[in-house]
Amino acid sequence: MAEHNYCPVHAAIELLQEKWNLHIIRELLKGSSGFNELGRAVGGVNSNTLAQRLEHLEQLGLVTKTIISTMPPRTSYELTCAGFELQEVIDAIQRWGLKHLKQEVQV
Amino acid sequence: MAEHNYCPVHAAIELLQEKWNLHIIRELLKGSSGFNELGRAVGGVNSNTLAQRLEHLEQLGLVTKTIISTMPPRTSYELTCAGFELQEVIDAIQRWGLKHLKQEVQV
DNA sequence: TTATTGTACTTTGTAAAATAAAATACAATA
DNA sequence: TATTGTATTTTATTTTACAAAGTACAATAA
Repeated sequence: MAEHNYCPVHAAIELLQEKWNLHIIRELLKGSSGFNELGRAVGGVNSNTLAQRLEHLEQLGLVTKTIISTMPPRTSYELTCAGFELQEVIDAIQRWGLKHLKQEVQV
Repeated sequence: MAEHNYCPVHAAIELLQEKWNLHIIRELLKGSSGFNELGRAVGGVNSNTLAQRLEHLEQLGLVTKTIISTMPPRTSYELTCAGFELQEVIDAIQRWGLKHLKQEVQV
């Protein structure tokens, strides 16, 4: 079922389980950001990986990239409407995390 | 902030972004399952990976493993209360996916 | 004036993670 | 009696993520 027919829920999970995507989205929900700034906010992402994830999120229509100036380089990444609507997913994760991952059990 | 102080939301994201976890949880929300059965339901997971993820989910208290018989081997995996409460996260993902990933844009 | 810092990436080589395929040791079923 | 199914584990290979350094300049600090 999952592989044969196309399933939007399956596709959404595929997207959200891609490493760093949820962290990136969570940060961008707080406001637009430059590349390095975003990397620092997310914490621990590799430049290569971050660049690739942002490109993917952009082509899926969740993120918009705006080049403010070429030299010195300055870029802005921000969520699209579709991206912003992931706030509800993050909220659900937040509620669950606050309830079930308070201290002790380290992931 | 994310690395220095412990953050339950960050920890929850770490957990949910681990490859296959969301798929596994989504399947187990439909009911308990054996190892191979679960693997087939999830679709495409490797045995090694599935075993490792289940062990991780178990030690985090999201999944319970019950050995029904050693030989022939028969095991049952099911969600704990904490695990079942991820239904809300899956629901949020489902709503978002149905709205924003209808056809066309393949992940 | 000059040195330093910061920006957005890309390149290159390495380490970690996921994968496929096969093996195990038996019972139940055909 | 041969086949199928169970829950994993082993081994070797592929894919993914990583760290470190490099680029080409402007704005800022010394």
